[in-house]
Order: sequence, then C-alpha cells, then structure tokens
Amino acid sequence: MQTLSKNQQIVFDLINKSTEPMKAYSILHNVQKKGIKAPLQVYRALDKLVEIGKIHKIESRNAFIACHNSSCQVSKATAFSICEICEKVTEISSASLSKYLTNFKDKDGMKYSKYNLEFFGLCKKCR
Amino acid sequence: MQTLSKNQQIVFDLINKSTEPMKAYSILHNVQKKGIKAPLQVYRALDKLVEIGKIHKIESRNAFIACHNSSCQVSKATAFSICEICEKVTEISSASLSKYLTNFKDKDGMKYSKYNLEFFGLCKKCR
DNA sequence: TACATAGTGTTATATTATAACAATTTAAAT
DNA sequence: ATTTAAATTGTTATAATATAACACTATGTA
Repeated sequence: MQTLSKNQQIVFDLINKSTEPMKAYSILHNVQKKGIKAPLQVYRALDKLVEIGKIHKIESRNAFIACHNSSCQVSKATAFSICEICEKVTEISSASLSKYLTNFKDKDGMKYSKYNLEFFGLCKKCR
Repeated sequence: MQTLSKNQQIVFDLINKSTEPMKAYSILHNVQKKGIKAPLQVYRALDKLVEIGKIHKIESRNAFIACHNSSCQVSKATAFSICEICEKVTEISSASLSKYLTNFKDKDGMKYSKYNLEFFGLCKKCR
C-alpha cells in the first residue's frame, strides 16, 4: 500500500467520497480551495492513481471512479455497468467474469495482459 | 442495408480503407478535398455511422474503425484487441465470447443490452 | 553528500467534441 | 404534383478534454 503524494491524496479523497464518476475539470473546480490550480495538476494525479489502481477511468464517459474491488488486479482487469439514463456506474466484481476474460484467447491463441469492459443498460431505478 | 448520405459515405469510405483506427481530425484533414470543411460535419457522420453499426469507436483511443464483423449486432456488442506498442486494433469475433457477455448477468441478475470490451497486450509483431 | 526519481507549479497550447442557427435535401403521405 | 416531416448539410463560434515544455522542489537511497 503505497503512500500518496499531497495532490494525489486530495484528488483521491474527492473521487473516493463521490457517489458518481467525476470528470477532470469537475475535480479541478472542487479542489481549487485546496490549492490545486491547474488542469495538469489534476491530470497528473489522475494518471498516477489509475496506474496504481486506486481509481479507474470510465473510458466511454471520460470520468473517474474509485476502485471498490479489493481483488482488482491493479486496474488490469476492469468491468463496469453503466446506466444509460441516470449514468450510474458500478464496478462489477464477478470472479467468473474476470476468470473468463483473463483466460480468453483469440483466434491466434493470443492472451491479453489487460482489459476493460463496459456494459450498458438501465439500472433498477430507471427501468 | 441503409444507403448513406454524401458525407456519411465520404467518411465511411475513408475509414473503411484505412488499416488503422482513425481520429476525427485526421479524418477531417483527409476529406477536406472532398468538400467537408468543418469538424461538425465529420462528427455528425461519425455519430450516424456508429449508430447504424458501420463503424465502431475505440473508446480508449478516441478513434474509429470500420466494422468487419458481419455478425456484429449493430454495435451493441463489440470487442477489440489493442496492441499497446504499435496501436494495431483488431475487432474480435468470437461466438463464445459474445455469447458469454450477451448472457452475462450481474449479482442482481441484471442483464445488459450492450457492451464494449477492449483487450490490451502486445500483438504478434511487437512481442 | 551526492545522485536519481518522483512530484509540483506554471503558462501556453493541442486535441476532442458540441451548441446554435439557417438552409437544403430526401422520403413518404396525401 | 404538393405538402409535410425528418434527416442532412453548412457555418461560426465555443466548450470540454488533455498534453507540451520548462523550472523548481521534495524524497528516498547509495
């Protein structure tokens, strides 16, 4: 468990307490009172947090959420469900899914070191 | 099989003959000689082409490739492999993979109407 | 101490994408 | 054929997302 730098901690705390994915400039607005003034400071913290698996990027939304999956392989194997109405995003932690995808081989027998999966649909509330 | 409008056809032809994913502004530069002058003209064509499943967006790369998977469910179920060195992207057409993911239910028994999966690794050439 | 590595602060700029409005084309339905 | 609705186009401006480049500071470690 690596210790975070000042900016990394500030950005992580904000994302971690958010109930929804946060976008970079929304993060910026929220941390300006903590002394982080420029986009690059946010992006650098985000890059590092993604790298060490504390947060994940939801690629289809350009937004970031904290990792709540303790067994997550340092952001090498991620899966999310996304509600197309309310935009609620949930990290999926299914052992069988991650096993299936981690072991998946393509036609040429090639295995991959990393994957990201995004499911779309309507959440319970929105159906 | 829907007929494409003029701009849609121009954009599709370009992407379709490209051997690699194309980014929106690269597309724009390439079609300016055909009379498409503004980003929005490109983005509108891209939106439509994605909607009808003729192309897919590689979300992690903000780039677009033609669909070469005849059985692809109109862009409702997409899977790609991405080489992290040469950035070669290939659409995966595996019946067992699409079956597994299409039928995947989360903890609450919820099924999803759509998914996008991106695998990362090194392609044959780059290993 | 010296050195390497990681992190910070700052300005400027690149890249990706959409808003808003007016006009035109297309397809279908009278 | 004429009307009508839907889709597409053209255009300018601007929003949103992300990185380059440079100087400096902090941290860990040999």
